[in-house]
Amino acid sequence: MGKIEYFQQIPLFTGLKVNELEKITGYFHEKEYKKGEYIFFEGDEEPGIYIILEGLVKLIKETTDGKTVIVRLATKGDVFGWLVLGENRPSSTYTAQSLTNAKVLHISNTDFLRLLTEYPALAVRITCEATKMVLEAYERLKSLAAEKVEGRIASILLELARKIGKEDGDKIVIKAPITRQDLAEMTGTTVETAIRIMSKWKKEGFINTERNKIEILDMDFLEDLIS
Amino acid sequence: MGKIEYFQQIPLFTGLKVNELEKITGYFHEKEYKKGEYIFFEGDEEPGIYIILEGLVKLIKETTDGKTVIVRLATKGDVFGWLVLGENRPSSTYTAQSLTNAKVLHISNTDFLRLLTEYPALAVRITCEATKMVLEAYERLKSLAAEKVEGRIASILLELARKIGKEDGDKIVIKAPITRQDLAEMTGTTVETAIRIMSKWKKEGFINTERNKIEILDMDFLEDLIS
DNA sequence: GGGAGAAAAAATGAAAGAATTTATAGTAGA
DNA sequence: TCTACTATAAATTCTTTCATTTTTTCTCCC
Repeated sequence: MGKIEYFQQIPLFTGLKVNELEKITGYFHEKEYKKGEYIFFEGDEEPGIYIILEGLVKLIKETTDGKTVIVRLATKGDVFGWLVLGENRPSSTYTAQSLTNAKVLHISNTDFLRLLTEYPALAVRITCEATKMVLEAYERLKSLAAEKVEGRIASILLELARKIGKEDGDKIVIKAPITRQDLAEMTGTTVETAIRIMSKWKKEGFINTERNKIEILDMDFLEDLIS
Repeated sequence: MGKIEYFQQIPLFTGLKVNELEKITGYFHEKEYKKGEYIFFEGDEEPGIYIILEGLVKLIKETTDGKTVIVRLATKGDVFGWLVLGENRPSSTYTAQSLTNAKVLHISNTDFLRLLTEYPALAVRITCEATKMVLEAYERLKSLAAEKVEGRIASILLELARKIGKEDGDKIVIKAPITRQDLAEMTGTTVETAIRIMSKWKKEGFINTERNKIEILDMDFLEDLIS
């Protein structure tokens, strides 16, 4: 597949003209990361901007006492990295770690800023992406603030289903190496609690779990758990 | 003060040239809201975009079982409203309610989209604003996920201090009608718990509270509470 | 302008409930 | 085999829930 066709499939670049895309592509560099590898760290200066072509990346923040919080799970087509442009906030406020082997496009902050002013359509698109991130974060805030652990885990499972789930008959298959630890770090609880809830639901037949896979057998059950 | 000078003070418009500003101002309309008044509701279609000139606005989400969560507190210079442009997400995902009497600038979605493509500098600025919202939301996510109630309330007090606090000798004065209920809705706890913690801290001399005012007497104490 | 009554906000205690902590053990990939 | 992940249980801690009281603010009326 040509580079242009490749780029056209990325949400951030929809609406851009082919001749614009041709000029833009040169600024991006493809990079690959192994499962578990870190892409950049909280505090890194100017990590640049990343677009996921393939794979799953978790964006995490750590507290001073060593707790880890996953603030976002970025998947194919998603944008992450340092987006505060023209601000004196020089360093990343989160760490990016690949959850699977991953392929990404990378661009430096300065190059991206240059593109932004040159291609207004791109600026509109990135605004749109940023807004989606805000609304998604607000949804998570609501879940964390208003729901008990079961509701929060149900929320996250449904979010995962929406983002990376594949329908297979009656069930939705989430094929990704997401551990109970990850679920706990997304929902603000402990591994033990995440394990207890997941295994209870498995026993009760609402979900099924295997290595690197979570199947949702009863969506309605999960939806009803959310207040 | 002329309209142009007025606009130049708004963060969203910094970096725009005077002749650009002159053209832009016409698209914005000034509106005023009384304390407690709703600006728009979750589900409203195309509420447009608002910039706060004066006052404090809370952005809230409600759960199906009636709980309210304050996802953001917007203050002077902040932008809020429907920002997903060119997307098929036609309605607001949160409610905006003024916490004080407020003065805002308003622009319709379509007008704003027009401005964006016409003035790339504005697009860069709005991207920047959106990113700040994301990072702020992630900070809150971390707090909600990793900290106990005391730490969460401490976090919010420090956030308020940073946003709207005024130094007065050793203390920081937060002059705003923020109730314990509001604090609870920002930190995902109950009024009773918020009241208990605030009055305990008051007794212990770390904070002082009066009608429409919270004073932080010991920043270090609050900072130490945050993990 | 002041006072009465209503409404809203703050305060507090006891009991119940939810989730964490701590501990221990089994399982499956690498 | 070793490490990371999953599993389960009991005790403890934190927070909520429910019930009641006090304090403050608002508003209407004289």
